[in-house]
Amino acid sequence: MKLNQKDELLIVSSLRDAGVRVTKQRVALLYILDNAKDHPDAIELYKRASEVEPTISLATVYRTLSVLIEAKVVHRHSFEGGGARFEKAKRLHHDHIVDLNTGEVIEFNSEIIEKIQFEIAAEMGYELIHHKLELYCRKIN
Amino acid sequence: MKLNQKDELLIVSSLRDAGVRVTKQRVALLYILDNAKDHPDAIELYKRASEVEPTISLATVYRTLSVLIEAKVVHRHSFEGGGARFEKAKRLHHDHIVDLNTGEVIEFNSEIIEKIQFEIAAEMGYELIHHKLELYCRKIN
DNA sequence: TTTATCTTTGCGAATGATTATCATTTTCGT
DNA sequence: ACGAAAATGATAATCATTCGCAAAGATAAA
Repeated sequence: MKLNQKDELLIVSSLRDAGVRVTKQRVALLYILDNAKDHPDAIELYKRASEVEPTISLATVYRTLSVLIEAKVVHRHSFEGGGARFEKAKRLHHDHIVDLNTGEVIEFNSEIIEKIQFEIAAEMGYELIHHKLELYCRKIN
Repeated sequence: MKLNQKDELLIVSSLRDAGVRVTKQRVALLYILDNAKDHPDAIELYKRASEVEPTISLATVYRTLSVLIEAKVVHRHSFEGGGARFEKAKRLHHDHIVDLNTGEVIEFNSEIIEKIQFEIAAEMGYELIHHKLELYCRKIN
């Protein structure tokens, strides 16, 4: 597998914007994250990134994830019953429904809940920095 | 440290109600959980329970926690930046504010948010089984 | 209460995820 | 292209959690 020049340029400037050095391993990993439609764990990301850039190691996957999380480019999740899973941050915030039967993760967002959260935090004397809302559900029917 | 007979009876019947066998290790651990005002991790629970019942081992702490979580008597949390933390389930559900400076965890609950969550899940074709809402905040002032 | 069965326990080893070490290679401003 | 600083792969180390097993304990029936 190989990524085209247009994708590469986009990823490189994302890294630059995030204020981190550009390496081929980081490009590969961020490319994989950017194109993932699911919420993979570190090993899965390692496998997928290895297809693009075989020189990447698992240690670098973890290190790069930390760097990108620090730069707010990536989010880490700890859904129930498994290890950490990752996704590229998107323009607008969203929360997650976790299907208890399949493990599938679906995104949603609610302006109203976001607003109430701010109010609750303020009432209790806190400034809300970020939050996590996870709905554990089963499909109806 | 030693627990009085009244406390002991209460804990024992909680365990019976939960449908699990009663052992002195389980009594000690549930007693500690019941009296904890914070959200301790497994090691901390092990330390505290050891004061009441020195024969308890860390393996049994983990095993008992699993049993009690299965029985819905205890909840497990994975707040950002640390291992699992535990608390005894209370009558009414609540969510958590995590103080990003101190790590302190404060409880709150919002009827409105709970209601909207149900609606969102339903809209997307899901039945809401349970949920987690974590607000990561900094104190104002 | 004695027995018989099934469960739980402590210990220590095993596992799985993540992080640290370190010598080497790479990035990037000059 | 040069050099300082940062990133990398390989592997060892760490940390939380689980497993395997022989011994001890809990429960229900007699």
